[in-house]
Amino acid sequence: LSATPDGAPKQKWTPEEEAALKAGVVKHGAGKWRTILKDPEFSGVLFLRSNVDLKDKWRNMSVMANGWGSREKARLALRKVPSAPKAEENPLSLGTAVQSDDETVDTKALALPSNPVQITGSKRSFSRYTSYP
Amino acid sequence: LSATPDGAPKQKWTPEEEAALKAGVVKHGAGKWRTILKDPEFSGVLFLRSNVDLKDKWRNMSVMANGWGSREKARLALRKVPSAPKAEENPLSLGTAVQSDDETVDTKALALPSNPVQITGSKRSFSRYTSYP
DNA sequence: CTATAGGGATAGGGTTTT
DNA sequence: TAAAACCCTATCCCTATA
Repeated sequence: LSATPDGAPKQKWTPEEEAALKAGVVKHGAGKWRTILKDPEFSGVLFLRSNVDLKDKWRNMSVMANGWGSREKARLALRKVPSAPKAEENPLSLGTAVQSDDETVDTKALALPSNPVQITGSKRSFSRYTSYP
Repeated sequence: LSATPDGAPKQKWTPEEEAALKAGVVKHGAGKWRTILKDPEFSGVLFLRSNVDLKDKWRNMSVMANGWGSREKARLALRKVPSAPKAEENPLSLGTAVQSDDETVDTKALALPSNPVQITGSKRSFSRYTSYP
C-alpha cells in the first residue's frame, strides 16, 4: 500500500479529453501530438496533458479497437515457456457490458488521414528488413 | 504492424553498425560523419544510415558512456526482494550456446570534451486544475 | 547549397497502479 | 490477469549556424 511519495496521482482521462484527442487526430493526423496540443481548439481541454500523454492514450485506444491486445499477447507468447501447469484461469468474458453513456467512444475508425508529411526524398525510405526485438 | 504514416517504423542500430561507427570515429574523427559514411570500409554496414543518423547515434552513445544508467541504477537500488524467488533459469533447453557478444562494446575512449547534457525534463504534474497563462 | 550541432518531438518498450 | 496511465530513452525530425 505504499503510495508514491508524491507527484503522480494518476490522472484518468475524461470523456471530453478523449473526444478532443480524437478530433485532434482527425484534424492533424496521428503522430502530430504537439500540434494537436497547441491547437487552440483542443488546448483548452488537453491543457494538462503532454504530447507523450496524447501518444500513450491514443495507443491505448487503438489497442482496444484493434482486436485484442496484439502487443501484449505477442510478447507474452514469446516469453520463456516454462512448461507451466495450466488450468487455473479461464477467461470468461462476463460483465463486459460496454455502455456508452453520453459520449460514444466509438473505436471504429482509427484510421489516420495520411498526413502530407513527405520528406524531400533525399534519404532512404525503404526498410529492407524491419525487425525489432 | 500498424500503418505507418511515412513508412519508417524505426531502425534500431545493430551491434555491427555501432562497431562500424566507432571504428569510423577512430579513423576519421568525431564530427566527420559524411566522411565516415563515404568510407568504403564502413559504407557496407552503414549504408542505410545518414550522416545525421551517425551524429545522433554518437551523441547517444556518448551519453551512455557517462553515468546515465539512471534506469538500471535507480531500479536496482529500490528493488524489492520478493519472498518467493522465481525461477530465472530454465534448464530445459540444451546445447544452446548463448553468445552474448562478439565484440566488446567498449565504451571507454569516447573522446568527448565534457558534454553536460541536462534536459529539462520537468513536466508539469500538477493537479487537475492548473491555470494557464 | 552542404554538413554539422543542438534542440525537440515521436515511437515503442517498460513500469506502476487499478 | 489485464488494462490504463505514466516513465524512459533510442531514434528521428527541424532549424540555426558555419
